[in-house]
Amino acid sequence: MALDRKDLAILAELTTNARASHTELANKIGLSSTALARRQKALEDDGYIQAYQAALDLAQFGLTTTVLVRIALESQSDEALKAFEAEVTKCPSVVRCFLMSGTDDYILIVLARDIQDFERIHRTELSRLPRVARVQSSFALREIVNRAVPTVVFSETKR
Amino acid sequence: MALDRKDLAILAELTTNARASHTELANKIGLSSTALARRQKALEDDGYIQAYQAALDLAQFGLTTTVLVRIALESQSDEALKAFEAEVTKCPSVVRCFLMSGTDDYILIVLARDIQDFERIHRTELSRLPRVARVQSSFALREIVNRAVPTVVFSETKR
DNA sequence: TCTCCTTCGGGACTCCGACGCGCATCTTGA
DNA sequence: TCAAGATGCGCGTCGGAGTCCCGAAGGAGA
Repeated sequence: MALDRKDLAILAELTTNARASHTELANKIGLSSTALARRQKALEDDGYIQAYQAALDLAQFGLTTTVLVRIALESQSDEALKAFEAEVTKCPSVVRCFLMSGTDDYILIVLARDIQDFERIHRTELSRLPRVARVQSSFALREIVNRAVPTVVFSETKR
Repeated sequence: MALDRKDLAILAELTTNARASHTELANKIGLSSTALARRQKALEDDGYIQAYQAALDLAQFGLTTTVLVRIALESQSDEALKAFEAEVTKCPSVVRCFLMSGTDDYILIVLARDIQDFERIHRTELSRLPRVARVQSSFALREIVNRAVPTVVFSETKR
């Protein structure tokens, strides 16, 4: 299935206003509400839209500190990876975890209230992860870009 | 303002179903639709809920490759930082960018279709960034955790 | 202990708009 | 040129959202 620019406009708008009504969206895009409803349903059915979710302001919860954590394991055996991954999924402060190529095995993104809080997380969550050989943390001083969707998705000029 | 566990339940649910109606949510939480509407509006007004947004399945758009890019600048002068940041914001394939402590100045998360596509991005987007001294890329082989909100937010037991 | 007051929840009601359907029309692509 | 698919309009139904009011619970003060 190919998306034309109206589909992309719908996606772009829903990325901002997930609760927009059909009529509201239709006016912005330049379609009737009927046509828009059909397109939106198709986008959902075809899996382009995974879910509609509320974006929370994490700063309101005091989570203002982002930490990048590099982790190397003692062993790269399948069993070690599985054990590590099963546990890291349970860490409540971890929001992203990637298995990486290169020297570092895993990279985690951790959210903390402040540096002291990260010390607690390091102690209670990270240091308890199995098979870890080395943990190296870097603090984010500022966030310059934070997008859920790269803008390149909306700029593909088809039709 | 303090949130009780019903507020957290509302937030947790809206994080999954941003389009749930008041009655639908009220039934899940165990509230009347009136009480729920009041709470939800308060959460929006107080800024806990920033927006409602559609989550796109980026794999459907062919963006299956995540790359972590470390960038060091030639100089850490205020002018160099500003110039770099102004340009990196325009890069359409960059979804995250952090100013970091430590040896690396910036860390970027870039989404690409595949490795060949990343080569193109490297050439057309990254290498054109100003004042860059060194670029180092690591590929994510697999994504183990990807959460918009750390689970710790919903587990704070108050009231 | 009693009472007042504030706060929160719940029920009933109304109104408005969203949603979905059918059909005629138009556009697009083969 | 023709056919298939997409569009737009009109319509009716349904459900959501918002308002008002009342009652219950909890806290403060005398």
